[in-house]
Amino acid sequence: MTVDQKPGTKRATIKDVARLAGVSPGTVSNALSGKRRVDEATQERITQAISTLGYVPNLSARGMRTGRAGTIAIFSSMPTAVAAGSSRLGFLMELAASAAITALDSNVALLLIPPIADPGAALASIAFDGAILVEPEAHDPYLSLLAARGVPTVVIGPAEPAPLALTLDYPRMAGLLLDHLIDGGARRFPLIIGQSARASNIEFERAYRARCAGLGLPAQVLSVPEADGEGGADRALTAHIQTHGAPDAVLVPIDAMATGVMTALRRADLTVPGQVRVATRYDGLRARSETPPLTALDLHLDAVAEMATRLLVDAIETGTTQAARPAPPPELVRRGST
Amino acid sequence: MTVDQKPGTKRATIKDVARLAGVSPGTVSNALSGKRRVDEATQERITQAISTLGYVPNLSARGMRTGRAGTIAIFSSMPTAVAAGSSRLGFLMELAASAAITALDSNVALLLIPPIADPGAALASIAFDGAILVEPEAHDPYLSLLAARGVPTVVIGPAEPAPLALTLDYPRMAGLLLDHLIDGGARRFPLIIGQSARASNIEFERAYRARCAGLGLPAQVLSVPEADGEGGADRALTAHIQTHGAPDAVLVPIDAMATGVMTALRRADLTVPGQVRVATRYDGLRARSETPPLTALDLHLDAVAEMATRLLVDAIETGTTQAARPAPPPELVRRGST
DNA sequence: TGCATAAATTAAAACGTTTTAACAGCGCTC
DNA sequence: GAGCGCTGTTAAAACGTTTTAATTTATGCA
Repeated sequence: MTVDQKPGTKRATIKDVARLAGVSPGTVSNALSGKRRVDEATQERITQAISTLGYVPNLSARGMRTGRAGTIAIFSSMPTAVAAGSSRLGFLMELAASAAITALDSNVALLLIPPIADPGAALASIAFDGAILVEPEAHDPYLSLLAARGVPTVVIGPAEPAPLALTLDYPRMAGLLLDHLIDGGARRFPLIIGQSARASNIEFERAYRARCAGLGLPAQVLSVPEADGEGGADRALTAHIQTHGAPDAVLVPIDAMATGVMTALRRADLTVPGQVRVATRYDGLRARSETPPLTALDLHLDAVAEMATRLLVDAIETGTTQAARPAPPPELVRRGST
Repeated sequence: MTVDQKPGTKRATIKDVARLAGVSPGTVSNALSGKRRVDEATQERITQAISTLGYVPNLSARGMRTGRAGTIAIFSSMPTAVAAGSSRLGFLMELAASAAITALDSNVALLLIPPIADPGAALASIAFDGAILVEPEAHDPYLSLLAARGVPTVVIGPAEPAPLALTLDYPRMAGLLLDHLIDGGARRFPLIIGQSARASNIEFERAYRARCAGLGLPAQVLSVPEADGEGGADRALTAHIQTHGAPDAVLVPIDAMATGVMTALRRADLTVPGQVRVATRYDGLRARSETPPLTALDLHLDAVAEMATRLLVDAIETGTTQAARPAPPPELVRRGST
């Protein structure tokens, strides 16, 4: 019978269990971990003792011996502005939910680390055996912090900056959305993108320019500081409309910026999808709760997170230091906005 | 200069730092924690040594000494079925995002624990100093597991079963939705609810019955096993319509079940909100991406999670064992479904 | 019966911190 | 010049495990 912890009482230790079972602490440890055989009868007395004492192993002590914290951490380096309001961290959270389930499957717990002002300071007081880093920038501060700390890190995003990666196919993402807009008749459509050196920004711009050049269309790239988020995109598009006139579509990969785009279009009295068609990348809360809902991509984030987590756990256990796997291919989700 | 961890090399310990700085380990510890004064010059040499060695404290060791893991955990006991698909754990994740930010503010990291098959086994290998438990049932297995473990636990939900709680005002939630439906003319509207002994189920049913009795309306309560989720609600409402005819509204607090309700109504060729009006409780992805979007409640989950987290951190630090705070009052969010 | 081998157990060391109690040095006061 | 209090530092103990090497007990075989 496991019993409630009395407030004043000290927790039972492995020694208490050993004493009660008439056995040495080492044997209790073995019984617990199953690392070495222990006699049937002894095993029985030990489990008995454990439950009468309500013994819970001290995991810090175990961790100190084994060198494992038993946790992995998931990080996003995206500024909070991009993820504020109701969709708060949607992209990260969707990954996190799936990663947490997968991790628990391997007896590892997931630490959720939202973007913070001073990553260095916070990291110093958090224990974890490995990290998942979501869409880092080219010279991402987290990446070097994690390297300095010496924990294996799986990047979800571009293959390039990290030895362990679950690679997202940015050209394909961009291709799907470009095809869809152009097939639907778009000829004058700006790309609104974040200003940081994130692969998603860079690759979308590259794909967009290549496609425009190929078709002889004008390439109109509005790059907005990510920290300005929704409002930044709103202002950028409003200014664009004033100088270039109304576009026939807008490609705006970052969902927070898509919200800003919709605001700008409403203000300019342009109807969606009648006069302007709009497409974004992440099919999250924002895309779906716009009116009309926005065409976006199904990135299969649950599968992505599961794969990344398995990759990481494997790297931690086996000491693998190099590995990259491709994410499942994205698919277009057609909605009212196109 | 912090330096990358060389793969083969052992991590530097506090002793290495001490030796390099010409000082004892105890002094390094004091310099690090600021618990005792250390001389200006010594301090300087120590920080110097730390950065040349790239020293990162071993947090398991620290934890063993201090008895703190430096983490708190957030749990939901809701079966996964209720939270499957795209809205995967939406309610929990919204709380988690805000809790993670608040926790990090106090130098504590948040462990995300999704519902799992064998909580007991998983819990045994996870270290945390306190827990947040979301809407437990009356005799929730997690609650007893956590009590047995002896960690302070803040319940988000009813005040009753736990000494530490952030209390949600279920009668008020139910009242807002009932008022809204009835004011809009609803007279024959079933309540579709989960079958478990969760406060949200019990209190909604109580409020609904009281209101119906007060107005002389028929009380029609369809209780569906939570694990059946979407499909369960669909079948329940379909059966109800066959025996009782079409309702003029449906109150369905659990969002997954609301999706099932919409499916059932579409199959029965009943228009929303024309013939039937629909309201749910949690204003998440499901509510918003229905067509039409569903009227729901703004529960101010970010504030709720922040308050719960502060309460918990405080309880851990001060040893408080009893405290309850009321959540901010919910507000109605009118949408197309009513 | 004796001996080698296997199986189960144990005692003790080790993991890397923090904390306690003791100590040295120094300037003050009486 | 003895005693006192303060400041900064240290040596050593303690935290609760796991693991290593040694030891005991049981088993099989000649």
